[in-house]
Amino acid sequence: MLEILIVEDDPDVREILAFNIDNAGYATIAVSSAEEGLDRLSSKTSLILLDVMLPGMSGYQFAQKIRNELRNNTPIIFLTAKSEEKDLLAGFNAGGDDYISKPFSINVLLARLKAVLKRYDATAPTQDKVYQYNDLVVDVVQKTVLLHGKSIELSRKEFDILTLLCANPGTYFSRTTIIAELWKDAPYVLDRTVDVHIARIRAKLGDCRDFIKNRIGFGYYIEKA
Amino acid sequence: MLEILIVEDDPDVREILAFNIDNAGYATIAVSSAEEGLDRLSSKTSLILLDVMLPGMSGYQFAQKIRNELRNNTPIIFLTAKSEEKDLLAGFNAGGDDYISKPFSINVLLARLKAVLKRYDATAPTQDKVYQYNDLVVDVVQKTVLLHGKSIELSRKEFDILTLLCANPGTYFSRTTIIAELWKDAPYVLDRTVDVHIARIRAKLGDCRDFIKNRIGFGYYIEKA
DNA sequence: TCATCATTTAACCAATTTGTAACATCAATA
DNA sequence: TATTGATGTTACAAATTGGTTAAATGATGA
Repeated sequence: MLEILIVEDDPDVREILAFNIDNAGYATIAVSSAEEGLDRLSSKTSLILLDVMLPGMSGYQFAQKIRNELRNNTPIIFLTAKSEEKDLLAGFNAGGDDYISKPFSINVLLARLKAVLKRYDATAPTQDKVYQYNDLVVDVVQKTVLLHGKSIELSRKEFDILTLLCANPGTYFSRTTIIAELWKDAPYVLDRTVDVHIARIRAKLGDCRDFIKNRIGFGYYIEKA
Repeated sequence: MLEILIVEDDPDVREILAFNIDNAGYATIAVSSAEEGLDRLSSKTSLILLDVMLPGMSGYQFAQKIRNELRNNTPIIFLTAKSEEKDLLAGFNAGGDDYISKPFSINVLLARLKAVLKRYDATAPTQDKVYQYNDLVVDVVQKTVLLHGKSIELSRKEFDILTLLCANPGTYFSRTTIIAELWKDAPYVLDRTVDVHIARIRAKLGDCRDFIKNRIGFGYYIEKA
């Protein structure tokens, strides 16, 4: 059964959504904040219904986070109260996303939901979000790294680098490429900075340090499954 | 050569962009309005640099139009003056798009441009570039060479030379040409350096050493399929 | 503010790759 | 076949790359 994650702070709206979507034959997880949404996001999530106006982390920030950091491609339907945002959002349908302005009828929402799921299913090859190597498990969605069943703590940059490599197994990443992808605001740091981060990740990976490989002259990479 | 379409109404900014991007080795088409941009958009356009604040049709509307109506997937880098819009835009990177806030340094822009083009190229319908000769397989994308099913390790230069020859079977490559193509940063090495690399590649190719042929006075080449 | 952690730079070493030179071989042809 | 220039091979030197550690810088939160 397809699982829909609902992120909406208004309890009334949230309940109506959950009830109706549930009724339509989907599994639902309804949360009230983006932070909670990140927690409940999993590889089973088929679609996210996302309110753009949320306390704390906004819906946009949430979307940014899962697209950029988690490299998660789960389609999103934005719920927006402002009709002016229509233009803005509509420009980005490419990724399979959609928007819908409040107030909306449940039937319209369900129709839209069905359409997005269909489109997504047809196009996107579901990419794995969990990577394994020996007794190492990298869960890009949950943002956890388990070594021999025990969680290990990576810093932000460390996690970003590991995620980038994991999301593209078998692809070589030169230091320059890694910097261009991950240091968007400051792409002028020295190449060697990457090495140091890699070294620290490897140290934390312990006996699984070979998870991150390097081919001299080509770059860092992770073996294809 | 990759063609970049620049849509920016400020003539100063437009000229600076065009000049620098041109200098960086791209072909540029610079226009001052979205309408004009639509006119100049072609199948040759590799990337669009798009100001979001435009007179007439806004950058967003432009993006919407080419995504939805024209079903055009050319990656877009949005130029935005408002840093608040950063979050908003960043949520939609899925399609290969990116954003950059003014003011920005040209170097940052160029780095980002390069990254987007690369990412886009990587996601594009990967027609595997694989060359075969007897029991030898050269995979230009994965950067691997299989001899009798077993992987052999080529160094970077070795692989680059082999790829150059593979990509143009039947064409003779003089030492000078090979150096001009592959030693972009240091095109002053001796001709004979190429010979040594060829010798080393051949040694690794074992009984398939004849894959790389030489016609005396013409250069190295690989037989046409 | 200080203390702490993350990030970046710098410096050193080892391993590998790359470039050069010298010598050996081959192919064309006088 | 002898000569000559182009190509193939080998050994060594130079340059580059990658791994590591320590110190400097920057960010964050009590």
